[in-house]
Amino acid sequence: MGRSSTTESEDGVLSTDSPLSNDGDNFSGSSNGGAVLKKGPWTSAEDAILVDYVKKHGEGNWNAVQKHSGLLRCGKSCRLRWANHLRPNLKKGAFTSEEERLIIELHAKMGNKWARMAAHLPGRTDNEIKNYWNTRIKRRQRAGLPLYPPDLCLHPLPENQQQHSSPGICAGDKGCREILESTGYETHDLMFDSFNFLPYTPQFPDISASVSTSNGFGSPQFYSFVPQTIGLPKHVQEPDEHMSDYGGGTPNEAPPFDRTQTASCTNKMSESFGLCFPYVPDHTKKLLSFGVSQDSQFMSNVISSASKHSAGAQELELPSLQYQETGLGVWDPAPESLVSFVQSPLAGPLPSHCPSSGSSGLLEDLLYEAKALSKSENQSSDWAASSNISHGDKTDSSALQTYSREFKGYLDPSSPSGNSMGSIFNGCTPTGTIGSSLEEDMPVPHVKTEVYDRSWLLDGQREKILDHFDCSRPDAMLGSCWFEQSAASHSKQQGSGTDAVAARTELKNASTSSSTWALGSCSWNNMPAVCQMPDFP
DNA sequence: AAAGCTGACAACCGCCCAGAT
DNA sequence: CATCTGGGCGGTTGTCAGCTT
Repeated sequence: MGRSSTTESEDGVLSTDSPLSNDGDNFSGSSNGGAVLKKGPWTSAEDAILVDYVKKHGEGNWNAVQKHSGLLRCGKSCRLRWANHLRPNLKKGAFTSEEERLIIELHAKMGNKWARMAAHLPGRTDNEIKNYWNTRIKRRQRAGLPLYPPDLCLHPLPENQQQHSSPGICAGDKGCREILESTGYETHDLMFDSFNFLPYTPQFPDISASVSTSNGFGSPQFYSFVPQTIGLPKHVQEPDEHMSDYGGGTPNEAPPFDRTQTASCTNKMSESFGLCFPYVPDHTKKLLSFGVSQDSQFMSNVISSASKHSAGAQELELPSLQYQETGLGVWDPAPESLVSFVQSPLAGPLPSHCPSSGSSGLLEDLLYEAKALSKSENQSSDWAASSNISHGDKTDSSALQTYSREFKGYLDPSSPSGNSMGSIFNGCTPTGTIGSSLEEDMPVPHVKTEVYDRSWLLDGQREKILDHFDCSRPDAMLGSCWFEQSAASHSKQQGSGTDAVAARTELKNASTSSSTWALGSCSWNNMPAVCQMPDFP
């Protein structure tokens, strides 16, 4: 952008220094009815021919271009050339700041739907946006910045992109806003808010699948958790299809997923999150070292449950502050506290505070993240208060209640979804063989899930669930650890907080304001090996 | 100052999918 | 149902500019 391409001498369209005589350079293409179709850069002469053709015949029927104009280009090449370079009203040059922000917002909502994003950016092409985005990803990855700005506001999209009518929490009512503010869960709510109107469904099921079958939750790729859309095959991106399939389909049949694709998707997704980690291509090894055999009940539960229901999928979402909405409408490239939080798991070597035999990098990362969260909460003035949720005058209680109902459904073992969720939970209980490495055992996405789920809960529901929190369970320890991060870490630091029960009590008391509540609640459900962690740093 | 290196950008190709016929 | 066509997207490649040596 902002750079004139010399790859195509005709970039300026119809410059006179690129005669058709250049055509001979690129006749490496396929033949079409005896004529060899040219590939490679377009010349200005070719452009002129194409422009002339379109003027006469209009767009479409691109395969006829060659016949009618003698242009030795395939129809698709003509279409792309026209769409990306020759059609009028194309906006050339660098993206404006407004466009950049819009792209970020759109990507947060749509994922890699470049064409649809382009529809929101007049004069811009999908390819241009894609290139911009990919460049941005690389740049941000290098800079160690989160992919999405913390102040990103996921406004509901107009038109048919709102597949669900539920308004976003951005426009929520005051009551829920207060709850959310009190719980500090703005970002997660934002995530779900976006999900609610997203034209696609975050690919939780397949993420789960891919995680379970290819990378392992603890593989470095997952340190950054996963974004919702990147690189996933279309068949797993379509929300309706899968929501219905998983929710109303044959309950015992895990939907198919393309493991080869999801494997690559996993990496892409990880990469796309703007967090740096080494690429570990050996997915299979990760998978098999998950801690249980690949065909174990646990694994099948994880896979099938996560694949069947968005609830499972939600587990895979990022407990992200990257969706923070400040309401200022400005993407601060480096809000220090936020950046530190988002990147904390990756920012550097993580001290191993957890003596659990099964504990390794990922757990520590998670703990570190929770710790960082606690820190960040102190450092940042008040994300919740400045968040998307709170900056609006009102929060949509109906939407929140919907979430809550849905979540209750997931928790209800008698409900289909509850059963699914239960299977996930059960599958993650410490009954399974604990793997040798938590990095590989830890279903990170599960943590995410409940972060979001938690955000759905109203106070009463939260308490109810909290009451189910069995501190006698070894994994409850972890939960309390999570709690502790924001609610009782201080006591720990003061040398009085090693007692898990005490910590839990303290955490429970503080849970209404603890932003790590969800982490705690999810922990006992989803962190089998983690549960063995006797103490918390 | 020149050569080499690296990042950013532009553009194309191939695969895949959905809709139309 | 098969084929065709247009379209979407990921991946790759080529080029340039800036920086380093």
